[in-house]
Amino acid sequence: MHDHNNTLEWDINDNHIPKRLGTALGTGSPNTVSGVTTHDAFQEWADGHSRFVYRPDSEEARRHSSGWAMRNTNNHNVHILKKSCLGVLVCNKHCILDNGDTIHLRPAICDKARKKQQHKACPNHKCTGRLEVQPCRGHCGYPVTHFWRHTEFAVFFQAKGNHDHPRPEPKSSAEARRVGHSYKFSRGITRSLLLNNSIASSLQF
DNA sequence: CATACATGCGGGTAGATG
DNA sequence: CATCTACCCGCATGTATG
Repeated sequence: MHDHNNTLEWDINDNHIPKRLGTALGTGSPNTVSGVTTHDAFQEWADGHSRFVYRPDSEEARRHSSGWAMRNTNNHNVHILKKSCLGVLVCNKHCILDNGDTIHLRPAICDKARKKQQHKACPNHKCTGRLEVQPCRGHCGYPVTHFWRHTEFAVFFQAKGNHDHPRPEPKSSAEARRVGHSYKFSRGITRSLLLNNSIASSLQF
């Protein structure tokens, strides 16, 4: 994953980070303040120690969203929003699907909802395992963290750590699962559970 | 309207570090 | 003691859904 603004001097914790970006200057000329020359396209799966600068009108950036299951964490700093990774829901038997894929569901952000997810039967019909959370330990043994900071002309993002677990299913399918109570499927896997997933792509609906 | 959940806020605690 | 990080918890709001 490229980090177009990774050569900048700014850090999310700096007292002064670049405030003027791109056309926000109103000059029409490339902005060179602190080396920031472009806005990045939203990175759904940002990983590693990366930094991005998003457009303030980016819906994804405004929602501080991520493909990873990130939960808000209190850093007692009203200027910087911090989130930490919840890891991924996996089968405690680490079963392998016919197509060679594994179970890697999206943990609920809500603590209560996440507790309910655990110990549920593995959605793989051919498996008798249970779901469990594989915690993220990608940042010195602790969960990977994301930091978000808004300025008048940009949304600054910074990540710390490398995820040491599979990507959870994307939000869209996680939401689809909540709705449909169609769990176990004939193929041995939940249909709505795996929509938009690589597993789903190997199954025929 | 009730329920479930995503998301943000912030009080408070605990351990590590300087 | 100050600071930082991780984390627990409740509260509030917004959205989707039955």
